[in-house]
Amino acid sequence: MSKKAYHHGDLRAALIEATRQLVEEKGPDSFSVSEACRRAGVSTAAPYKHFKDKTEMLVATVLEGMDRHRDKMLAALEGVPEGSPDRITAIGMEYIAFALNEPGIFRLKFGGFTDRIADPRLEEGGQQSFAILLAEVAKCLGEPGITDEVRRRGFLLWSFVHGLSFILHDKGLADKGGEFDLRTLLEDVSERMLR
Amino acid sequence: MSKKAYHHGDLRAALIEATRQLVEEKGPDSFSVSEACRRAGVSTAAPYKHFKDKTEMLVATVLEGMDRHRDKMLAALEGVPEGSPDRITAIGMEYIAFALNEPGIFRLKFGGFTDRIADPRLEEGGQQSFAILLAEVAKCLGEPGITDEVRRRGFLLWSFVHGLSFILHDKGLADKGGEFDLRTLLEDVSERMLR
DNA sequence: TCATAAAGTTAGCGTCTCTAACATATGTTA
DNA sequence: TAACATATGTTAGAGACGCTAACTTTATGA
Repeated sequence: MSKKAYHHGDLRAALIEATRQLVEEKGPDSFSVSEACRRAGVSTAAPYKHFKDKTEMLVATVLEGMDRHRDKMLAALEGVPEGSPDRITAIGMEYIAFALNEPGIFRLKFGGFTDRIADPRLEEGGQQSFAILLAEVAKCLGEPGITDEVRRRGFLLWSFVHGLSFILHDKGLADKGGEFDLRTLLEDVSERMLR
Repeated sequence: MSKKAYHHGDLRAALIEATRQLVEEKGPDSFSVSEACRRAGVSTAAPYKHFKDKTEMLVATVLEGMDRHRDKMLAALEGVPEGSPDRITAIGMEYIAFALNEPGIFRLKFGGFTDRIADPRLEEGGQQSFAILLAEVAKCLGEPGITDEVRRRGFLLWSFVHGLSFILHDKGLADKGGEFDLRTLLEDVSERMLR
């Protein structure tokens, strides 16, 4: 790494990181490519050697976040006994933790920004996370595999945790949610849904 | 109304309607004030006599949508017997119907666009809708009023329906949800949550 | 009636996305 | 190693957008 190289080294990764930071700081809607360039120390035309357009830059950033998200959910399962409903709760807690810790990325992914993109990699990532949940639901229900009933229950659980994540973002509603203990809520719902 | 009046008549309402249409057509993120002006047939400076800035224009449009939303939820309750859990289902169905019929407005409200606005009218509108649900939950549970337990159950139900609405937006996931009958899902969840 | 306020207009600044044309580094191959 | 091709940067600029300032036209009411 020379002190002032013409070439950056790994501008693509640097831009993704700058994008991630800015999306958290300013919010997904007021993110600008120019500002990411300033932060990465390159001209405003540089990104277009790595990304087709602004949207593709955001998608790449979301994908990177989803990878981290999935890894964390898997890590949260370690040490929790197989077949225990606690594993469902652990996944839910991690899901919500990500939504609260990285609200910008979360909204970028699910808030409708990348709606009309239909990037297959985005959907694939979501399916992978959903599959982790379904596997646990199957074990808890004692089902042999991913049956219709497993998908149904998983879908219900996911809807709940997903909605809860969104609601907890909103300040005024976070107050409402703040009345309750998160883990207790999740355990309650898991128990009701898996019964 | 003269054929070519210098003054519009009710530009504010016309801009809100144009905004509503464009948000549905192009999505909340690619909405532009300029285009709304073109559609309303005025210059691009005209809106600033009625709205402080672009955000206030979007907030006004969201507020108008929330009013319609609340009216529809109340209308959905008519004819359904008091104290019946069907009333909970009816509210949920209407909530989801609005989310699916007006996805642009729904995402504008809940997707994080108006996040840092903290307009008290926005929060008030949300509270009013939530209160409708809570009243029904109280009756179903046979509770005397809005007790802690009522708020807790209502919060769970709302989280679920809210998350379901978001998930049903996503094409790839709508397929997943499409496996199931919506009303049956809602009845199932209501029953589990109110038990 | 006529001053004033309300509600339009045009002109223009600064910012943003993205493209075109050019410059510089890297790597492959004769 | 020389030379060419490719990858990755740059500057310049077009066109859209948000918003403001200054001006014009209509409506209001003392």
